[in-house]
Amino acid sequence: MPKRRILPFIILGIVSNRPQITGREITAEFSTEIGDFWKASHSQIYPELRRMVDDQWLTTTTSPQNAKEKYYLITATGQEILDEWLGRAVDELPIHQDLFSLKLFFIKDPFDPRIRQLIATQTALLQQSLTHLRQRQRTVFPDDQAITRHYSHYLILARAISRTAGQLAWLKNVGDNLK
Amino acid sequence: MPKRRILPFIILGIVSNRPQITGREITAEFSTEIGDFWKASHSQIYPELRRMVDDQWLTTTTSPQNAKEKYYLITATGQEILDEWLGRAVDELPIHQDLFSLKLFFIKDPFDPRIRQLIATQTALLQQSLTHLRQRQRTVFPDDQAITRHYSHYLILARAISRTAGQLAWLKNVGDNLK
DNA sequence: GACTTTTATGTCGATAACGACATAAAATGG
DNA sequence: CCATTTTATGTCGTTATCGACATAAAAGTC
Repeated sequence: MPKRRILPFIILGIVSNRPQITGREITAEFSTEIGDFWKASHSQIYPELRRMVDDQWLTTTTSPQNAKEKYYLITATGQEILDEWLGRAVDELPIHQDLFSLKLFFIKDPFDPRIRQLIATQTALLQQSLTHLRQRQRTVFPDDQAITRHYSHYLILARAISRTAGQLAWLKNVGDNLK
Repeated sequence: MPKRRILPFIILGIVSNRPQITGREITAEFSTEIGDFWKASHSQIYPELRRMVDDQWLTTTTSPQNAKEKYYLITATGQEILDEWLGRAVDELPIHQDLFSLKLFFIKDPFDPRIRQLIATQTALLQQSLTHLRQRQRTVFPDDQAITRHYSHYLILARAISRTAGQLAWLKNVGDNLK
């Protein structure tokens, strides 16, 4: 059996929270909200949507204004499946496919200049990511009311920020020690 | 084009550091040292080893004691390719395929009991992982000399510990707030 | 020394992933 | 209003992944 299927459940979650969403908008979610936790391209999403309609997890209607746009809605069956999935315990930690650590691991000489280069690049990437995350936090949660209304979303965004900031601080510490 | 190929480079790194390693031992590395940063099963590794021998990245010899065991060595070509790969900049952060965050994200009600259940499970997993990592740190780096000899390895292990501890602290904080 | 279990390697089938390519409707622009 | 560009959806080919199955040598057992 191949890897466990996750994508259809994520799509269920997206459609459940935003009825009448289009395929294009679902794809866009993976570049913004969901993007920090999962990636998917439109060439995965469109065939998946088709399968999910076939399986009666979703229904679809065509836009009256735009003949090629399709709106998706979750069915009762789909909602059941989503609820069951959300309630199922997560039984393993995510595997970090971390090229940075991997390359560091293979460079045995502590004075190899490539170490400092790797750290510099990684620091830049993390800094960029942190800026982006903080920007989003300001945009999505401008006040306490917004936090209360989407508390879970707030939690995971705060967690991502905390994690990224932690890694940055740690990298800085290492970089300073190498000087 | 499908996803970028990483596995052969990891294998190059492993064989480079441990000449005369067997396929079984390479597989074992993914359950211990490398396991925190990459996963691969033997059914990926053996065909890959074959390809790499065909491509002259590795050479292989058969054990005199055990007819079915094969020893692998990196070739000059393989070493060049490995060095080039190690020097190449990592241009993107790892995507965290994080089911925990994903499920949280889809549960909008802050009082949904599944939130606390998710947090409890995640805490247990992280705690288990942290214990394991600290155990490894004690085993692999019993003294400063060991740290100096494999400084990079020490770095990434320390980083994993720091990250895991950070996430745990953060989860505990959230859990306390929900009470 | 025949039998069973374990070890090390190898193979296969189903499907996930993803970039490249394709298409037709809608929007744009002169 | 015709030509061009953009948008939204869809398709395809190649490769990655991984559990299940297979096999033959080695080790263990009585």
